[in-house]
Amino acid sequence: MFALVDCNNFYVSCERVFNPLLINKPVVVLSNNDGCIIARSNEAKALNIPMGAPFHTYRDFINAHKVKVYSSNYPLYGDMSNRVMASLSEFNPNLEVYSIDEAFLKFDQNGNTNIDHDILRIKDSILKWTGIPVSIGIGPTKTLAKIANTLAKKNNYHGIFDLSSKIKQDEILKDVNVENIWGISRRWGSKLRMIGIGNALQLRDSSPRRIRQYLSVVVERIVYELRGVVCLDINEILPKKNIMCSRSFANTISDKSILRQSVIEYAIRACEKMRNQNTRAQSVYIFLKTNKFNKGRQHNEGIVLGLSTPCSDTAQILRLVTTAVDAIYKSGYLYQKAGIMLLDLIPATTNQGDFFQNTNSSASDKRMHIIDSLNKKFGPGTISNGSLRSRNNKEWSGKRHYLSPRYTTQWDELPHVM
DNA sequence: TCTGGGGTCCTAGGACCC
DNA sequence: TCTGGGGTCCTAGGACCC
Repeated sequence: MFALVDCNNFYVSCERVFNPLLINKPVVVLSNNDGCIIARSNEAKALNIPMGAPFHTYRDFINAHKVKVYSSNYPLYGDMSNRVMASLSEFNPNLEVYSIDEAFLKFDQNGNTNIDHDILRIKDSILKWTGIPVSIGIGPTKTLAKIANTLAKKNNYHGIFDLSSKIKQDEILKDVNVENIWGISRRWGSKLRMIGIGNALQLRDSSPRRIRQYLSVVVERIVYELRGVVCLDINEILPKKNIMCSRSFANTISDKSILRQSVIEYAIRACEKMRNQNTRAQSVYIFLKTNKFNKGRQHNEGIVLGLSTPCSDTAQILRLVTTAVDAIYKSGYLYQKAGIMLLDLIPATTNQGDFFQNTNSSASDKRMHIIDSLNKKFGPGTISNGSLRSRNNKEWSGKRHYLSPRYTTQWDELPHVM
């Protein structure tokens, strides 16, 4: 059996843990740069505020209904997520962290284990230990557990729904629209409707082979999963193959050196993430974009630069940033976003040498390790690269007008050091 | 005025190998 | 008229997810 544990309105719940006055009030959380509405409390959902709506189109409505607004606070949400996941793993180490607010658990059934009893205990403990309410769906496959989870969220089920019985599946699946099945979005949903498949029961009972020919092997697997045949197992957590860091700016930027500074900052962050999962990049992609919503002249360009040997050294990556920005920047454009992607990451332990030069990376590894540990211990940015200037007056950092404190990861109050 | 930021997997086609 | 039969690797593009 699989269980999908999903934190309810996760970002809103994180804010509520540290500000109980928000409980029972309509609350929304915005994306980076205060752009879109990406999390809503049940009260906000009841006001029909849609997911992903641009904030500015709802500002008046939100004021009129006294909806509380928060900028996204990823240090807080990330830390709370770690707490939830660590708590879950105490109950069942066989877990897959699927996203910041979701995890699959796999239960081996040996005779008389009572999953429902365990699940109730998990749900209550997570709330008690972390303050985060969760909903849990149970099913014989991940796809069915996902469907069970959406039912668990409905009021009359109190946060737990068990879809393991065949009878229940028959009864429930006919009321699940195809495009609400995990892995089927609007495009495939409308294609399925064109051949008379509108709900999960109809998809389950269709011919897997026909579905494969009509759409793809991905959807064929969903057919089997709906039948209770496991095609998608728990994935062990593998290192990311690509790591991206990019942001929209608060205001457009046309100055090359400021653009370069923004990419340098993103590159430093991306390199930290890369080393944190113990990998090295083989190439990098750097891009600049103008605002696609504006009528003005557009320039979107990116460049891939290869590294002669796999690299996890920030300084070396930063040299590529300068080269890349020089290559793709065009004066006279109002850039709105920039970013970097570290590509083809491989484990740091596989040490591919360069035939033509000495590539002993141990000195660099030691240096990076010391920098990372200092930043971990004393707070982000304690040690940074000299090429990153004006850390305090960042013309590019996005808007965050409604930011809550970093309740769980604040560094300012640490005992004096150095 | 304002419109997020990450990821994964699959397929088809081309280039290459013997 | 006929012009082999296997393979692998890489990339771009298109889907999907949260």
